[in-house]
Amino acid sequence: MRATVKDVARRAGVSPKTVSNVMNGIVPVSGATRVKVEQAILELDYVPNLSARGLRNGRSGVIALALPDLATPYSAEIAHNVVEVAHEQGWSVQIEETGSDPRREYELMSRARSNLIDGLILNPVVLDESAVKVGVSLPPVVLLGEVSQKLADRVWVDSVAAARDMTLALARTGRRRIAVLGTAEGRGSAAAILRTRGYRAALEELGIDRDDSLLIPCEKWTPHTAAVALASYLDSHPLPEALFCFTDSMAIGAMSVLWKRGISVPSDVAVAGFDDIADGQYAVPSLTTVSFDKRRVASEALRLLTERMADRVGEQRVVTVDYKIVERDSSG
Amino acid sequence: MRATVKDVARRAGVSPKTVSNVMNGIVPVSGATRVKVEQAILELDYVPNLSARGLRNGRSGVIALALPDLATPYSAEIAHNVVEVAHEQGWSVQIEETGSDPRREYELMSRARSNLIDGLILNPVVLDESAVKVGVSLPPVVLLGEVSQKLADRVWVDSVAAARDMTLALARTGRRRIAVLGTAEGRGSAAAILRTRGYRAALEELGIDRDDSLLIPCEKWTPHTAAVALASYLDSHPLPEALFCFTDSMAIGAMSVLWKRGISVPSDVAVAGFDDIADGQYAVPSLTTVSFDKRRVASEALRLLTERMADRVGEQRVVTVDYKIVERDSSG
DNA sequence: AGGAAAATTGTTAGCGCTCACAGTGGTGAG
DNA sequence: CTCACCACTGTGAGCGCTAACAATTTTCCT
Repeated sequence: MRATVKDVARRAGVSPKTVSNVMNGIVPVSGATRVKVEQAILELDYVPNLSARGLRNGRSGVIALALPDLATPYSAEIAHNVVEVAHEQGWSVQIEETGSDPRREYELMSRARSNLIDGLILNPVVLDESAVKVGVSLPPVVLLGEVSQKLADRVWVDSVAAARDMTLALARTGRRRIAVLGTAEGRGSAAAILRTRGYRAALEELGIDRDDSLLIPCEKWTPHTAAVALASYLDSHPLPEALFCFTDSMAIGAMSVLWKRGISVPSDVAVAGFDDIADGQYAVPSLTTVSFDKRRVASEALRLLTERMADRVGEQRVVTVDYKIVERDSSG
Repeated sequence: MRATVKDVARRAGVSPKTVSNVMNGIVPVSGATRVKVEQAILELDYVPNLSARGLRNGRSGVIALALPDLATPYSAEIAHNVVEVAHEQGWSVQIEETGSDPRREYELMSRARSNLIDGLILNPVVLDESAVKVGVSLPPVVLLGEVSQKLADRVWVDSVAAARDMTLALARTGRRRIAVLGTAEGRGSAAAILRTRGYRAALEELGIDRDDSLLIPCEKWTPHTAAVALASYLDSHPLPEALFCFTDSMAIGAMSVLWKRGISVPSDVAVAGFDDIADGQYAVPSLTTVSFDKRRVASEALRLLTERMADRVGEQRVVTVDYKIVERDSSG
């Protein structure tokens, strides 16, 4: 049987509260007492029961991180950074996967895994404000990424500006027929809409006529779906001069198809991605991309979340994380 | 303020215990009562307090998953599968990163994040039995991967056999000078040792003389370290005919270096990896690898863990997951 | 030295839940 | 009609911890 505060208290010859004081270090404890208690803790191999502490305090010290799919490199890098930053600050992280399912996103936001978590960092794919019941008091939530709504605090990269800059960068290498991979046929994700908007803005600036046959739809943003979408596109369309993929993962799938067809990157077609996942720089050829500091995303998200957990008041805040265009071999 | 069982009970005109019975569904409840209670739960937007339940039951419904580094594709895929399988069975998953730090591995095993978790799935890198204090009662633990010790239940792939088979497969394409990337100079990880052993066994079978200049050390198994290690190796050694990388991540780093140097894969050198991460099939060229079912690893690990959480007795068990050699373009 | 303030420790109670057990009412057998 | 027996529901207690408060000791000043 595990030792409890009582056992420790008895062994140290003090009251349970004093043991608690030693553990938490808020209330001052005299040196001699502290030593006695710490000794007893060691001897009994005492570990505090977090369920009890959570019940008493109303806080568990655990936050949840909800991502569409942990297996994708982007999500994995975000998760890595959030876990690391959270750990530094003494938080544990519970992982939830939404599978891009809006129902699951809402469920997590409104119920928030009952009381075992104190807050939620959510990377939504489709989150529609109207569907969140008004009057339901939300737990502390921070949203990650491009969300058009103003449901909660939010950390994001300016996708419109980034997509515009990337399109301009591709044009600067002399290419005019620039295709994008990752648009949606119906109403797509917020990210798809914003990145398409940035792309169009750039074309307009450049005085290039809009040509919707250069929009290659691809609903799910995986290498596989990107490969399939691009392959079928190429069967019925001429090769564009550049291909701006809305994520690095899609770019990797795309380059794989191009290579299989003997189309050379970047001499036949330039390729660019978005996210700067670690694998991008080891892709063949290394991938031009929109880069941003994921550690910063994580730490800002956690900052917003802890601040909101501390006191519920305050305006909804938005943190915009800087990005930069990183030109590698794929856009030569 | 959140509603509690008491509130629900009052509103439904029953006792708290009955509400509890409805929630848990073990003790039978009459249809009429059940309806009343469910109605009240809905109206009050009642969510049970898991801290309280955990305190009362001694179990929290949360398991921990500890991996070296979530950002690596291999860990990410494992995490994805564990989270998904666990979720199907009603478990939540708390993520811990060890950073391959043995101290952290021990700490997790012996203290197990106190009582907020009911069990631990740990993917250790270096875990040395001798360092675990005898007499400390371990929480339910399942180890993932190649671990030489018998500390706990374990799910793994037979690395020796797999490395042997891969070496034989590479030899079957007519190549004799087969190098391996990922050995350690000092005492390395269990996986490095076992894979090297399999490689040597194959060479012996083939009657190829042992040539230690074909062992390319690389302690950390990342694309970056692999790229650096291979680049420096190639500066002072002739190009081998085949390169067996101990993980897919390393293979991706290696192929990036080869491409930068104008060395063609597979015509100049065949490349193979281990793990079958998703990106491998979209690598350029697509990567030959040792494949195994990660979903199966996850579900077996969870099965062992839940069984052990249910009753502490029983022998230590080992589950071996099948693998197969998948030959893609990189070994031509 | 006397007394008040400050520092430290103890006491009581209850967070929300579910276990063991004790009822309650209804059914069928004797 | 009585009693054993089932199906269901209620009662009381306490899991381990710490907030609020009370009690005690120490410190420091005049």
